[in-house]
Amino acid sequence: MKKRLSINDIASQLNVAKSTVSFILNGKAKEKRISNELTERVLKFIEENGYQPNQLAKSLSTGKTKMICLLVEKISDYFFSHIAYHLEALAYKNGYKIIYCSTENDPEKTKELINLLRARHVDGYIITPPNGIEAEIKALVNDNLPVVLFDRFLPGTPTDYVGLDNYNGTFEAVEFLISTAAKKIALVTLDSQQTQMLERRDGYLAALRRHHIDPFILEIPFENDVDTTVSQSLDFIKSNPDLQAIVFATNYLALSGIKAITEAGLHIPSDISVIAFDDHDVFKIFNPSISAIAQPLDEMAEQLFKILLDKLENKVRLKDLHKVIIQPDLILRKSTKTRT
Amino acid sequence: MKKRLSINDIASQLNVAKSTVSFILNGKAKEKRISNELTERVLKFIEENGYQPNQLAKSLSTGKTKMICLLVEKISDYFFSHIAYHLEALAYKNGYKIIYCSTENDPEKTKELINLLRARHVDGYIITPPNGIEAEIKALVNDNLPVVLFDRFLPGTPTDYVGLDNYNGTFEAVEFLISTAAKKIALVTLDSQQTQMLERRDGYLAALRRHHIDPFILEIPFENDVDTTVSQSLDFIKSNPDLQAIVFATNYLALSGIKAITEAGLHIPSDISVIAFDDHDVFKIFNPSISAIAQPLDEMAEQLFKILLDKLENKVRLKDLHKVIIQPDLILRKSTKTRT
DNA sequence: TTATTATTGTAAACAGGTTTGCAAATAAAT
DNA sequence: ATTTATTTGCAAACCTGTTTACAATAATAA
Repeated sequence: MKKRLSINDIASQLNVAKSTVSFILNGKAKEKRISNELTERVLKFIEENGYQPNQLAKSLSTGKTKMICLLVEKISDYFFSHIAYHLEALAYKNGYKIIYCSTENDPEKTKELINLLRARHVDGYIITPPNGIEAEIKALVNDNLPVVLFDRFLPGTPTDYVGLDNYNGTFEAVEFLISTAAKKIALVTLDSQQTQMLERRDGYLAALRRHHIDPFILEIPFENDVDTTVSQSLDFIKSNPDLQAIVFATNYLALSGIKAITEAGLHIPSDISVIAFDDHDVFKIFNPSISAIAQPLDEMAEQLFKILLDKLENKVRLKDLHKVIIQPDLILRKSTKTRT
Repeated sequence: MKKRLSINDIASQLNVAKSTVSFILNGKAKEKRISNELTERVLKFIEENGYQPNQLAKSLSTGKTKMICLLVEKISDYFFSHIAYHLEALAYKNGYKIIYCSTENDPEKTKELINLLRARHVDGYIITPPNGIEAEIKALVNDNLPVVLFDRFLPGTPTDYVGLDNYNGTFEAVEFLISTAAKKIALVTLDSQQTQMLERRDGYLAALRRHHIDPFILEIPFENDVDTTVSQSLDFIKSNPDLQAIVFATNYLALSGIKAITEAGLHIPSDISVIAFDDHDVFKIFNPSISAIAQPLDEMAEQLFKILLDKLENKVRLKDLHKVIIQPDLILRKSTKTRT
């Protein structure tokens, strides 16, 4: 209950100016030509009495909070929570703390969150942007605040960006399926206009086009609950009984889709092959195990953090934009099988 | 790039004292008997010029940061990321932001994190404590900082607490299995001394004892990777060929265990029944779907937040400790079946 | 007219750090 | 002995709010 020691307390107890204490604490004793003797005395006192500077005061005067925010669609999603995990490890090593917020993909909520975070003077922003917040992102960039978008970007709004080569992900997955002699290959995706979803669709279409195969696309509404998604997937499967393979554009679509496939009485992979975009722990466990287009989560987090940190520490000019496109890993498991 | 408006700017531009502006902004105009005319003038100016108070300065002077920290074992875990999601929704509604940190169950790291968070003056703490940080928790409580533990507690360290009735969870699961005529029922758990794990074990043991049935327990080392867990589970299953049911003490143990069961060539539920502690999205999707002892995530988050908020807003005395024990839901799916 | 009371708003201290510019004391140079 | 240079450290301003204690003016009462 006793108050924490402040720099003023130290100064007055040692009969020294607080500026002197501040210099010593920040390793500027030499530079400011404080005698070794005094430096020792102050350090010893601090050691004995356990001083920890008040970060708030520090932040107020330096303008740096050593906090970054992580604004994702939904923190409980597999992908985002794992990115969050890796980011935090990096932040920890570098003295940063992370505030997370879920945008729910709602531009209005996201705008408000950005404003609240600005009021708190977070040092940097890592964001999976919903469409419709272009102006706010531009404002951040304009005010020289480091912003890295990831997973998807905002066309026409240049920023730092880390993302997967989504196009290549579905392209190669489909190429693989075709190589297993599949001819009728569907894509189950979201009715989303976000870039990552469009890229995944484009990769799928391009691979089919290359082989003169017709596409079959099911678009699931973004707001669906699981049961609705399952039943829509089931309808789709039933009305396309000759489907030989399905590529799912997200891992949760795959989970619902697999349930639908099972309910349709079909067997994976003998009746139908399955590849999911975005790996998931349980894909290994499933019987049969599920092939996936994996996003290297740790690499993404590392790139994200590096880009941000370089700007936070002025190793790089704010105006220089960095875009990192990461190649996916096509992980083939038992849900895809050469058909004869 | 232009600096944000500060209360000083407003005051000088309107030729008014900053204290006056502060009173008006905080709705104390009446109380401080500022004339309606001046109040209007200031509010109009702010409306037009878009002022947002600097939270850092506010925090420094009020001592309140409107930040709470969420210290969990690992933010990417299904259980924790979902709790995080629900907590954030509540925090958002109440003007709080959440900093998350993963303890990795390492007491030393946790101690350091607590110190860092104290330096940042977070208003409240929500923690899943590793054993070994009793002193730090006591120090927090002693310094009148609101702390709510959850998922597990520290015996001998009284605090607010929200947890599941773990004992009852496994007890009822085992009772159910016995009612399906299972006689040889194993528990696969972690080699952990944390309270939630001990309670789950105790519930299992008590139910068996009540029916004079012998226990079979497999303890998986906490640090195991997935493959090792699968292979240890497989060994266990093979060396107990007459097992009729397994209760898994966590959902990840269940996932590995199910893989092991499959690899052993056994069929769920005809050969062996399965119940997992802690539900998981994919349990519905699995074929067969997996029965689970579900923790009501939203209810836990709500209780956690309520207890914390009541203290943050002084609706309740800091010294009065609140313990909430939530009843689990035994969700029976296809992985458990009456045997004949 | 003088004293009292309302009315309205302000100055200054405070929270706890950082940083700039200068002062005092001592040593060296002339 | 006086000037100059060097060493060492401090006072004060600043960051941006909140809050306490009081001041100035106008209105009312005696």
